[in-house]
Amino acid sequence: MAADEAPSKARLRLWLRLLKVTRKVEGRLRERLRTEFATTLPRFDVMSALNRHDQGLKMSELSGVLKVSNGNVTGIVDRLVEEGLVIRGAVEGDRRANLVRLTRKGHEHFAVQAREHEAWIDEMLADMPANESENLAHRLDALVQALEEPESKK
Amino acid sequence: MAADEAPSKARLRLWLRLLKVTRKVEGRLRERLRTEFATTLPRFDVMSALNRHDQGLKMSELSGVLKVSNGNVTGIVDRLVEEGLVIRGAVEGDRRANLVRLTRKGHEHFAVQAREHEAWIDEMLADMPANESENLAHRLDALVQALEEPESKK
DNA sequence: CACAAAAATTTTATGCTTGAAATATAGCGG
DNA sequence: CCGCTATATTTCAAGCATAAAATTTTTGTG
Repeated sequence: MAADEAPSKARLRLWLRLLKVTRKVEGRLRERLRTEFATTLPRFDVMSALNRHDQGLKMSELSGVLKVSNGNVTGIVDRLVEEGLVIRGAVEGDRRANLVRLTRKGHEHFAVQAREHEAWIDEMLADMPANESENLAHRLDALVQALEEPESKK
Repeated sequence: MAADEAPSKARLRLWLRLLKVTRKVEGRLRERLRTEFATTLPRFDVMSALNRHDQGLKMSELSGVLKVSNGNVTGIVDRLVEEGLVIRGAVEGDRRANLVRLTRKGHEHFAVQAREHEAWIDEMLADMPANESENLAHRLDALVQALEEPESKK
C-alpha cells in the first residue's frame, strides 16, 4: 500500500457511502410525506424553516437558510400559498421584499408532520446508539465547518 | 435529561448533519462538473455505473444500481446518446430490453472526469484523516445495511 | 396454440432545481 | 433630482426526479 494512494480512495469511499445513506433516507422520507401527508420534502423543509422563524423570513433569507436557489423557493412558496399554508406579507419600508410566514393552518399541519418526521428518522436510525449518533454528528459538523470557509486562509 | 427524549433528538441531529454535508458536497461537485466539463451529476453517475460494468447494463439494471426511477434514466441516457457518449444496443433474445454501454468517446470523457472528481473529493474531505474516513465509512455502511432490509425480520 | 400475467421500457403529468436574464425598488453621489 | 449600482424577487429555459399509465415483448398455463 502506497503512502499516497490510500487516503484519496478512503475519502472517495466515505463520500460514496454518505451519498448512499442520504439518498436512501431521503427516499423513504419522501415516500412517507407523499403517502401520509400528500406533501414533499422541499415543502416540508420550507415549512420547517418558517416554523423556526416565527417572525417570518424574506424570500432571500429562506433560500439562504435552505441553501437552494432563489427561483426555486419562489415556486415552492407559490404552491404553499395556494394551499393556504403560508402567506406573503409586506416588509415595512421595502416594497421589493416580502415576508413569508406560516398561517395558523400551516402551523397546525407542520406540527403533525414534524412529530411523525422525527419518529421516522428515529426508526430508520434505530441501529445507531445515541452516543454514537452524537459522535458521528460532531465529526460531520467538523466537515461542514471546513467546507463553509473555502479560502478564508487568505 | 430524560432517558427517552435524548436518543430521538440525537438521531434527528445526526440526520440533519448528514443532509447538510451531503448537500454541500453535492453542490460543489455539481458546480465543478458544470463549469469544467459542461456536464451534470446525474450524467456523471450514469457514466460511472457504465464504466464499472463494461459489458453494459440494461435500463432497469441502471436504474436499480443508481436507485432512481426508470423514467428518469430514460431521459438521461437519451441525452448521453445524442452526444455520442453512450449507445443503446440490442439484448440477445429479448427485444424489450436494450443494453447501454459507454462508447469509446464516453470512456475517454469519463476517465478524465473521474480523475478530477476524485481529486475534488479528496480536497473537500482533506480534514478527514484516512483512518477516520474508513471508520466513518464503516459506520455508515452498517446504517445502509440496516436500511436495505426494511422488514426482513418476518 | 391462445391468452393472461409478467417484465422492460417509454410516455405523461407534475413538481423540483439550477443559472441566467428580466423586473422592480432602494439608495447613494453628485 | 438624476442616474448609477446594488438588492429582492420573479421569470425563463433546460434538465432532473417521481409515480402512474401505456406500450411492447416474453413467458407461462391450460
